[in-house]
Amino acid sequence: MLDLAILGLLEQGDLHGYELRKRLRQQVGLIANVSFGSIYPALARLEAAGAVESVESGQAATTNLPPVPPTGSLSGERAVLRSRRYALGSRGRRSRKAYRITSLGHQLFLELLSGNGRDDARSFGLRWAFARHLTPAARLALLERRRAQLLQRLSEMPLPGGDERMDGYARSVLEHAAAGVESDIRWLDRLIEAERGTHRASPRHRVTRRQAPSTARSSS
Amino acid sequence: MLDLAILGLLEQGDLHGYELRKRLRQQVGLIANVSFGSIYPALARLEAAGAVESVESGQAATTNLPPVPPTGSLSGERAVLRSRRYALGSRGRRSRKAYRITSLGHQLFLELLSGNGRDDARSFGLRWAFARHLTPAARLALLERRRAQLLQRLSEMPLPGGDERMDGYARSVLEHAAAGVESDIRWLDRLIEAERGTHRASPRHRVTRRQAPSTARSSS
DNA sequence: GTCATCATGTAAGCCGTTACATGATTGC
DNA sequence: GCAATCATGTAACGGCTTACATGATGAC
Repeated sequence: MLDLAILGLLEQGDLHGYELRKRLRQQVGLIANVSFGSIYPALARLEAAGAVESVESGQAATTNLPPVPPTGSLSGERAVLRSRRYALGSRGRRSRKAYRITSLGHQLFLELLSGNGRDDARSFGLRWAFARHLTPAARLALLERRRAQLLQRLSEMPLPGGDERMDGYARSVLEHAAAGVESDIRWLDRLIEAERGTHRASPRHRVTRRQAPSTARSSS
Repeated sequence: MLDLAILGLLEQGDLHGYELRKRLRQQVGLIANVSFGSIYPALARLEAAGAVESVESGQAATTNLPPVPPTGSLSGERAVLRSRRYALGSRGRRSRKAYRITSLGHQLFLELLSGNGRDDARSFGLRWAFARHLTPAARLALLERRRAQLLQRLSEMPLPGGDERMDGYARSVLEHAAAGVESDIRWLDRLIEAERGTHRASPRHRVTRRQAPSTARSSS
């Protein structure tokens, strides 16, 4: 899941770990608060797998610099070298390794995006956030897969009235949970409709409309 | 979190692991699908900690049975012993260890219920499902603590319009997530109102009235 | 000169999962 | 006799967190 998010962000430009985390909270609400303890190992793993490669951050113009002339002052020379190291991009501040996605990484990204990973709310949300990278057909498939799962889940949820041992508190939790799932399904329905709308511009002999009206189970 | 759920269910009667799992899915929707690989170790841990003790399931009337008379048929005797073992509760079927909550366990339960554990949606939902074990004041505190957290979270969520790099897909995820949090807050508000309502009915020096109303929320 | 921010990383632990191993009971 | 259900457990792994270690830069 983190991998998907990282690759997705790297799709829009090279980033180093620290910045990556900021983007994660600014752009991908679902994943906010991932810790560095997750990000850096993830980047290392992705690099080892060949999905990303580390690049010199900044503009990387380490080349063509005159050698430091010996001045007799050791500390002076050290200062020059140091300022140089920071001034040009080669490695700003403290190392600061930026990563670039490779074509293999792009491939992996697309797999994670439409493949069969976990599917909880976060995974779906994350995928949908990057949905622009999918074909219209894949987008619809994603939405409908998710919808089917939620419908399934809803049908498996215990009914608030089903068990005598439950009191009002336990029931209210179940009701609210069910209401949440129903709300998610309605959201998906709106997204599906919207997708079909932009799709229909190029019609399809308007077939496959496989599914039902809206809510299937009108609460209790 | 699992510990809380287990102790909560054991509060209403002794159970063995297998049955515990069924109850978990029937009564506690949030925790549905916990695997045995979690439940049994959890029970063992709780037993080691003295929070639960294993009891003979069934009515445990192993006593006062006449010794098996020697019939000369070994297999016959074995059959008698076996049927005995199954017939009376001592250990039905295959071992089947039932667990009973201890007073120490009860104490632990109350701590987990109002103490500072994790607080995500599941933890809160679980706690609220067992809210009848709390005093009215503790219930209100729980609700208000949760409300404050959600409000905080809402304020920290990225605005869908905040970042130029986001497209419609990313935005729709953020919007839906925010709407979900808002919906949760409204739910809490209704619960708070309901709690205050029943509170006010019995003024407040006749205190300890720990018991629940019935539904605490009239569906949506 | 010290504090906030930027920046990278490691180690330990939590809380769960899946997969595996075992075996009895009931019903067809 | 065979499958489904009841029942208990272990082992390995997954994915994330917290806490720790380290260090540079800029601002006050």
